[in-house]
Amino acid sequence: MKRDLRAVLLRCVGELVRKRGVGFVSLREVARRAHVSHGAPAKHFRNKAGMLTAFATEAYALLAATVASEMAGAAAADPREQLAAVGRGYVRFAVQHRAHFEIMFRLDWLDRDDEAFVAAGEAAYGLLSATVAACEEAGLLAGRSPEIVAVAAWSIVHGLAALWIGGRLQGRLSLDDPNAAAAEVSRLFVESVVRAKAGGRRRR
Amino acid sequence: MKRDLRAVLLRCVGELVRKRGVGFVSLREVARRAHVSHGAPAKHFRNKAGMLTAFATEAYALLAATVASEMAGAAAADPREQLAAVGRGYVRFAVQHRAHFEIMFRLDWLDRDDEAFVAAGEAAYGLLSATVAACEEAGLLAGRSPEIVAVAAWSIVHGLAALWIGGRLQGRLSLDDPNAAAAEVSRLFVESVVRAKAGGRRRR
DNA sequence: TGTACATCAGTGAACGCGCGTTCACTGATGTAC
DNA sequence: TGTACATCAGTGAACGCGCGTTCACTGATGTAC
Repeated sequence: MKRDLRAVLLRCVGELVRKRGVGFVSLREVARRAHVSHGAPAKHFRNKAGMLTAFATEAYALLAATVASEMAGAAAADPREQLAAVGRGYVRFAVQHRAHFEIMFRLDWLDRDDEAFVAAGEAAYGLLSATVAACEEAGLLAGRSPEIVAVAAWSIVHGLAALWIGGRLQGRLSLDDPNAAAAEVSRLFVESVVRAKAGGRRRR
Repeated sequence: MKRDLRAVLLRCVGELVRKRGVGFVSLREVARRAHVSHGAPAKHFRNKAGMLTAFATEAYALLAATVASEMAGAAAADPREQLAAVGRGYVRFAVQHRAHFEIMFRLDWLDRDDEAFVAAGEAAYGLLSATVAACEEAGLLAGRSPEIVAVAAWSIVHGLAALWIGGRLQGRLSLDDPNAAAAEVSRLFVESVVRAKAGGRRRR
């Protein structure tokens, strides 16, 4: 019995996506990379979808952790700073764990009804919606619906991450570092959309 | 000889993606759906990647056409309206031609160096960058780099379209119509980021 | 301490399947004279 | 108008491959007494 084979297999999924691409993930290839027989993964995950769903669930947990750590590093009392931190965290997660990011949105490969998976997704989304709600309570949304602001915020960082990872921004963005781009875009979004209160400080 | 088999095959690719999902596209399945022997597609496209690249090239042309038509319906002299139109057009394309949208960003399946493909991509991006440039010339960017504004604009509509198509906004967005959401988000973006000139009219 | 038994993670052979690609072919259409 | 030839889109058999899943098995570990 291998020690903690389940974790090893999930690690191999990630390596495979990163080094060879999302299309090379198969139960057999993952088993090969873990130096284990090709039947072994079925003992830990019911089947291929189960394995990928476990990976995607891990992804949501990583996303939530990354966002939370970015939020912890920003001024706790300032909802605008918190919202910008959510955006930076989202992109940082995507760049740092691109394999997870690539798998977690391939719903056609996953058991989308898996309980743990759904719960992890809701938990991650909760960080965003709570932050937007805090902005609203602070009267920073200029009357806009928190729902549309949350979707817009999610869209902008998701789009940035997806385009970056898809290699679509190469040559278009002079900033080499996607995290810098994310900080820039998040700041632009927050400063523009989430207006400082009248008379509030204005940066730059 | 079938009449215009090439076009028929590309249409079948789209149907297959829409009705069964992106994972069901194979040369053989496309041929089957076109009622043609499975060797036939190879006569028109070198191989599977060739077929998908042709489809993705068509996608960029459709994107450019949709964006252009949306721009034509907006006030030509107002760069802010033009930019909002680009956003609406982008999402309208994605929703209307979701099969194309889903394939065109799967770079790992495509001949990314294919000349026609690259050219079509550049042409489509040109519409966005020209519009942002017009905003800058009109002094509407408040000193922000046009590059970052273009990337942010692309990100927000790309993210919205991708999340919508991935089914991630179901239950999160009360607007059932993604085009309405796109209009809302584009307006939010343009009104916020691309400031009206001092003394300019303010909507709502 | 020793024996009998249960558990269960991992093995490896076997299955049937759909895939992409190749290739000799057929047969309709167009062209030269 | 008729004949000979070239072209080339589409056919269908064949190939080798990697895949997901199943299943009887083995053998190490833990438990009961």
